[in-house]
Amino acid sequence: MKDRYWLMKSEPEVFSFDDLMKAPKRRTAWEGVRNYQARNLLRDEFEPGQLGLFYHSNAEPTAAVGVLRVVKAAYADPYAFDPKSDYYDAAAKKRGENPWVMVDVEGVLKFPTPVTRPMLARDKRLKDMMVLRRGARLSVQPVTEAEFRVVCELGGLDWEAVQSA
DNA sequence: GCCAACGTTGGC
DNA sequence: GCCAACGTTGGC
Repeated sequence: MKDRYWLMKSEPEVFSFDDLMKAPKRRTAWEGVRNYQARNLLRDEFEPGQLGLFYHSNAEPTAAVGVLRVVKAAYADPYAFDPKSDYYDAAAKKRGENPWVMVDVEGVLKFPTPVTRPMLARDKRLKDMMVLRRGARLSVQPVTEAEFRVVCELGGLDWEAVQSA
């Protein structure tokens, strides 16, 4: 497995970290990514075993709230072809080709302290973090190992605990 | 609720 | 292929 770390955004009104922890086996499919850059990351870079930050966007507070793990590599996102879904892609269906993929993730640990956006922004070690850049709308983002460790620390989880979870 | 940033669409 | 218009994201 390639050692990579991710940040995955979700609006808690739609799907929160607690929802993930309550799901059967703490697992869910990460459906609905409809951006090609994010799609490429899911399809080409995501591997089972990799860890990520679960980030609440459009939220009060906006924060990294827990750690997740990729448990299944990318496969076709069936919601793209489902007219009843919010993530329906009529044009793709018409073409008969589904460009969209999803991965499965599982909840690992919730941060004892949610790492709010101001906390992230205040920490010098995170100054290059993509999510902090203006207009960084990508819903699936790469995070460096150093950044990932810092966020875990700020959230009150030590590295050992995350590693062994 | 506002609006800046970004991605996509579509007219030419 | 350019680029203006539009829709969406998401912080504030």
